[in-house]
Amino acid sequence: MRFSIGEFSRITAFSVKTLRLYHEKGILVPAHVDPSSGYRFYDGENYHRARGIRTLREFDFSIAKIRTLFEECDEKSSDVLGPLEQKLAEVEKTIERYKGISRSIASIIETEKETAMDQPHEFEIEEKQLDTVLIAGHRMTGRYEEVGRGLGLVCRKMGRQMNGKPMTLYHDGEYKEEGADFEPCVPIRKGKDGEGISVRELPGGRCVSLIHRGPYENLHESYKQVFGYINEKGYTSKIPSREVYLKGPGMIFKGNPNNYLTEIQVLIEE
Amino acid sequence: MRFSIGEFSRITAFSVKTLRLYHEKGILVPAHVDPSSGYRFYDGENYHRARGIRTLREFDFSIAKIRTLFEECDEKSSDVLGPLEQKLAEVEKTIERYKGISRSIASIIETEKETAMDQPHEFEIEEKQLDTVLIAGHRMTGRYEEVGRGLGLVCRKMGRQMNGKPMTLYHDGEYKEEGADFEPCVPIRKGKDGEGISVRELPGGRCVSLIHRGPYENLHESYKQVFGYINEKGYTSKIPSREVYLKGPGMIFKGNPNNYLTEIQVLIEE
DNA sequence: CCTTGACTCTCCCCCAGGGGGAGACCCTAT
DNA sequence: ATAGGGTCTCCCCCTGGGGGAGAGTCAAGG
Repeated sequence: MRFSIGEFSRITAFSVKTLRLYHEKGILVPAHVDPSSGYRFYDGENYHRARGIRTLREFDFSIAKIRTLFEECDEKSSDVLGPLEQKLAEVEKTIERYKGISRSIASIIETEKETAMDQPHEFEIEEKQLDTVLIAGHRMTGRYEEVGRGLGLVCRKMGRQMNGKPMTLYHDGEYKEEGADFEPCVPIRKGKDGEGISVRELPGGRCVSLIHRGPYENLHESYKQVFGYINEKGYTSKIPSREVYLKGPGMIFKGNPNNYLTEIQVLIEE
Repeated sequence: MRFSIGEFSRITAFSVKTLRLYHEKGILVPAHVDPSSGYRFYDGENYHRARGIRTLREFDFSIAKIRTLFEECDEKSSDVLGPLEQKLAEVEKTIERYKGISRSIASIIETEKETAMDQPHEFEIEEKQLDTVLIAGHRMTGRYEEVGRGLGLVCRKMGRQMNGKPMTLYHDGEYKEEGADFEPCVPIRKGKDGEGISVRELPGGRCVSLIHRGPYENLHESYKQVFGYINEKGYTSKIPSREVYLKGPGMIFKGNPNNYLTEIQVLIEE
């Protein structure tokens, strides 16, 4: 019943480094230390202590906590239940935290996959019918670069009520460097006005649509195509026009702007 | 759109220390660093990056991983799904691990509570009827100190089949320093022989019982009382006698030996 | 113009829970 | 006596920051 540190390491499955650390920290003191050589020697009692420490470490107790636990326990009547119950509560909280993380990651993966699915390489102008949808919007005046901020605002406010891709309504009939009148918004299941958010039904109708691939700076090229088509067909466009962000910078990563997908929708008189 | 590090800290809820660390690690490089003063200045793009980093940190991504993620993502077509799915799997594994820990702690608390419940301060000799129980035992010959080891062996082998307090059967009719014949065992629900373990029914019957409080070295005092009582009553004792460990050193902590509770049971002829 | 107070800079040390390795002893077998 | 394996202490490294010292910077007020 007298083991060198190497043997004891094989017995307990603690590394020699770890055993020395535990000695230094005072939670696993060798039964005997040779005064001249400094060699550590462990005995059966050390073995039991080591098993206890392994269990407690698996329970995520810190070394310091383990020491106080053993100190309390060696001396007076042991109240080991208290710390154990406390640790149990901690562990439950940790589980809940990780469950939340799991849900968040899963939802991001899901939305990310959705956008990654349908990516044809060529897009053409098409006419289609849009349904009326309930939206929450935040109307603002300024420069187009502000769109992202407004969109973030709306999305954060609506949270899990979101029910479709975010988009922007452009209430101007023209392009404006500054003082543009636009409205970042998002389809929702339900919601209320408040804090700059307007909730209402956005009427549908017949529209001309074109999906634009690439950075937002080049959107005007696609707009040109859309309005060219409308004029050619003799249609009359309605205001507001819409940009639907099928695939944009995403929540975490900017992604490659060349892969951004934005659908331009312009409703026409019927 | 130009923030000093203090302002940016308030905006992003990262400490100044953390922001400097993220700069050094290359995951959040200020838009501008004054060359003469070394002051850091952040812009709107930095803000979005910071939000992404916060999300990823909440997902438990390491800083190094975050950097590679952003690097991959800034350059080529982003494969952010892969790492996210991998992280999701990690998180699920972590949840399972913590659930296991939770179960272990809960079971320890439960058994610990059971033993802590019924602790009268005075114990007296009593006669009672023992039922026949199925046990798994490991018969061995040697010194009494070996009991603990044998008990550990049996308990580990039977695991969740255990169905009562561990005990030892003493097959000798006398006290022996060495070469004692005893059998650490534990009641079980079911099980099979093997690896030195013998599974069988332990017959019950009328017995004389006394609960001993204190360290095992003093057990002989209680034995004296039990056999004195048996002789006084004119009973005839049967072999093996039993020691049931109601409260012993426990799985993790030794506890206070003065609180150990051991029930001595000696069956008598009827 | 100077001072003052608030900011910010770099640099160093600290934590947990070890890992890796250098250089020096120690122990036993041949 | 020597070789090889074990062991010792001491120091630096990792992650994700926190705390603080000492020096430099900035803007506002007197």
